Amino acid sequence: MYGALSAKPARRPRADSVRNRARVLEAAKLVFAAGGPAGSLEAVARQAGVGVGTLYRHFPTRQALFEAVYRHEVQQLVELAEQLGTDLPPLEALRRWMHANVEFVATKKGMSAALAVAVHASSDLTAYSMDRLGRALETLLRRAVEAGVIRDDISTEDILRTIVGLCYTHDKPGWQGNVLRLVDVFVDGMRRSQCSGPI
Amino acid sequence: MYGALSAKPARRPRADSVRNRARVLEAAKLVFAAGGPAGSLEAVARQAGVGVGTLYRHFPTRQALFEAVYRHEVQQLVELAEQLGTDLPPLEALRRWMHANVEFVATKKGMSAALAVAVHASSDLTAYSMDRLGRALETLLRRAVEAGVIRDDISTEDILRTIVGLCYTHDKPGWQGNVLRLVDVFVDGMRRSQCSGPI
DNA sequence: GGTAAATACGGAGGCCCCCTCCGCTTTACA
DNA sequence: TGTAAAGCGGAGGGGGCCTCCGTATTTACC
Repeated sequence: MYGALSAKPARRPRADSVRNRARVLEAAKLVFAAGGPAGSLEAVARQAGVGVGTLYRHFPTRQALFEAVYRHEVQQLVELAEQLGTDLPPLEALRRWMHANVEFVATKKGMSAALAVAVHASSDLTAYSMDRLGRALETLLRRAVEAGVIRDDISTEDILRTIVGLCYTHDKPGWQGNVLRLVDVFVDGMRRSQCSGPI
Repeated sequence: MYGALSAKPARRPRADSVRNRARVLEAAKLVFAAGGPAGSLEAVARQAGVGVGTLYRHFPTRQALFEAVYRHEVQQLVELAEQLGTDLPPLEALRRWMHANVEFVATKKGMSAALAVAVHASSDLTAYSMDRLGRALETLLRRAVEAGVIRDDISTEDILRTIVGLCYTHDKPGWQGNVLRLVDVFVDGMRRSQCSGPI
């Protein structure tokens, strides 16, 4: 991602360093998901099978680790969008991706508080994720519009905000099924050929 | 607030207990404002001049302390509304109270994350504060409407949500002045007789 | 393959915080 | 003033935070 245009002939990053960084990231995801944003960093290091020193070298602060996990998660959603886009018909791909977003929040309930803190403390993280997710969604959306299966006056931002809004206002038990249903309603509403089924 | 209808002739709460509880609450406000939601509870006890045991007896968990602080803050806004209502002309009272709400958030930036966590974790806290603040605002608002200085199609919830919304989307440096300006714009918009005088 | 220099690793250690427990003090009431 | 209930304080064991530095690994070059 970087280094190619550096002036110095920098030596390649060490293999163990790369490996450990990935391990810590994976472990952090688990620990924060289970224990919320206050989860122990020593537990992250143990889970990753590295020393605490290694953890702190890669991520000097808790906040830095939050941000890295967040970016990693966003990246996974982007890749999922690409895959769904090539594997499924347009409308179904869109619907599945929106469901995945909800589940993304659901499976990380503890994580979400941590991410909320991370996002709140760094506003360019919001911009970053809106941009990445927006581009990924753009492709799915355009394909569906061009196929003529959904209306053309919905923007990617409309959709992202809808998902966020639906998740945000639901924190009661069983909310996930409810939100998925609402997403389906929303997707139905976007369809062109309205058989006007009951909502 | 309670105890009057208890069956047993319970003995009056001890004076030192009442005093210490208040001290801890005040100290917690300072510490959380300075250090955010992760502020040290031992620091709270030190600041309050009590032992940690006392703190934990009054507030068994960090969450309990958050909630108590939050309720206390809400109460202060309610009392401010009552006072402004009797001291100032209707429109000015309303405007001042809205400004106070913004400053309430501003002076407690660290605190706000703590409160966000508290509110997120306990949804009846949201209901409680909406109810209390709504009633307080109701009086101010009705007085202004009856005096004929503002339009009558704005609800208390409209106003509370506007304030929250304006604060929520502003976290850049210098946001406070900006939001206060927007509040003034909003209040101007509510005025009936637009003499567009300076504020 | 061998070597030197750069780079990264691990975990001990000092510090602070969490929370419980219990002997001591203060208070309310008679 | 007596006394029992209620509350107080802080020591102490457990654990997390983060830094520091001797050691191990890896790369680049011969």
